[in-house]
Amino acid sequence: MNANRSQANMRTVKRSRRSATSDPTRDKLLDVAGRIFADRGYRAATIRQICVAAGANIAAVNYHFGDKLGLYAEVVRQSMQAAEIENVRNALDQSAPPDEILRAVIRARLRSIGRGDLPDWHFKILAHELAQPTPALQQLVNKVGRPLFPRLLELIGRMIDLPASDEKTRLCTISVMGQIVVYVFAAPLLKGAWPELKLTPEQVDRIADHIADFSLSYMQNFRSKTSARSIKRTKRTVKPRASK
Amino acid sequence: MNANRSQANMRTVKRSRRSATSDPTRDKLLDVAGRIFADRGYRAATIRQICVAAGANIAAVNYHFGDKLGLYAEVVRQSMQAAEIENVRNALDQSAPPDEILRAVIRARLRSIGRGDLPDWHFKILAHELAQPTPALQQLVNKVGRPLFPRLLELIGRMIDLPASDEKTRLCTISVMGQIVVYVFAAPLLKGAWPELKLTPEQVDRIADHIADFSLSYMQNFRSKTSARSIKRTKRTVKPRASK
DNA sequence: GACATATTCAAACAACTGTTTCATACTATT
DNA sequence: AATAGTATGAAACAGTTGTTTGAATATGTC
Repeated sequence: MNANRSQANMRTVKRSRRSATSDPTRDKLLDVAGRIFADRGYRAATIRQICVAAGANIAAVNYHFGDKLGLYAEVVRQSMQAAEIENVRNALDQSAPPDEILRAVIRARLRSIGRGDLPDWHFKILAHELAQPTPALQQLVNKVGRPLFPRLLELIGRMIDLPASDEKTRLCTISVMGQIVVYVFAAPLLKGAWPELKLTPEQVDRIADHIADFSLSYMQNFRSKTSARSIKRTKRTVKPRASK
Repeated sequence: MNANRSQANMRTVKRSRRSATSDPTRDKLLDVAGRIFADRGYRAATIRQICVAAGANIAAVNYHFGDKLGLYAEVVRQSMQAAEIENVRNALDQSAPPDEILRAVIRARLRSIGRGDLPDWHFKILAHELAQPTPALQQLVNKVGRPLFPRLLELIGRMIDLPASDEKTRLCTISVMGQIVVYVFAAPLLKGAWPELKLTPEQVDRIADHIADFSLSYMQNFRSKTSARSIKRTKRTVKPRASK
């Protein structure tokens, strides 16, 4: 009963100027809200906090965004337009050998973590959404997961000579993804167990290279093993590897 | 101003019977609270929800645990005494070749996810804590991360013939951990991109074997590469691999 | 049975939440 | 200068939260 009101209740006032003049308080509100939502989560963040931090009145968020969820949705929408996703997409698009493409993707994805300026939001908000979803989770999944995951599947499938739908392809893709996202989701744990972890640009690149090496080792070996048999299995969900 | 009251404010009534008779409403409260805290998180879960679900009065949690945080702390404490951690510890203790130990650890850790009965709590609560920490996070880190992570470091260090403190050892350990925890933290994302993911016991074991194979490939190769040089580098944070 | 203690209950408390209201200031067009 | 539309302000609203209260009930002890 709270979600569907977020668009309907918004005054039809702002539509006209949406793209015209950039309202300073609206922008400030979005900027501050992004930071606060990112580290407190949707529910724990209060619009009073946000408005005070933005130097705006409490009614401002309601005036500019309809309600709290409207502000949050806009924050999520905007945080995903940030350059990071484009970087990964560009890395996927280049016409290089698959191994190098994967390495570039890993590096692009990981680099966007080390910087504390902007795109950090995206991951933190995603972490919050995964822990306790809001109506914006679907939006996040569709805009981020949907277009990127299949392409990664395809790339890795090409590397191990299996269709993207094969279970092995999915397992390898998740293995790569897991090594990356653990640095976001489990950051507090890692800091506790590894105080020297600083995520400087140099260390981030070293981590990215490690993940690439770590993953490529298995995948290259897998490809050579199966291609040695000179059997091309195209059927879905087939275990080409002798189990056990 | 809320945290430190949780012990002080608790009535000294319950101490005497703590280990004597198992209070049924207290147990029911803990059981229900575990489930609710696990999937709503500490903040979003309300004690009214918990008490209604447990068939107890709203004042019961205050009477038995002092306040909400006291109940939560007890839930966290209890959820970590569950068998899962012991399973991993047992897997680490057996006197088998390191490769098989690692495989057993991965399997033990992953199996405790597939079951929806009890130990699932532990991971879900951990995910919530990582997203938005409470005073119980430190407790979680100390009880779980502290005793287990160094042992994993040591095991993997032995496998790749490097000290546990070496950066490469840490990177490999995190790579293994990341592949496991992604199935907990990013579960909604995976379900969205891979609907067939059902986490049946068979599939869980297949996933565990994949992670083991995926990881061992690099680590065995790494060991043979470095030992071929017959150079034992014991200095910390050394890159044994030719960069780029 | 009388008594003290342990536990449950319904009701209320104070604090905080998102949201709304309506008056006021601002800004640009006529 | 007058006016309509835009933006901000202070205050209050209704709902939910964790917590407390004090009476009522159960439980065991003498």
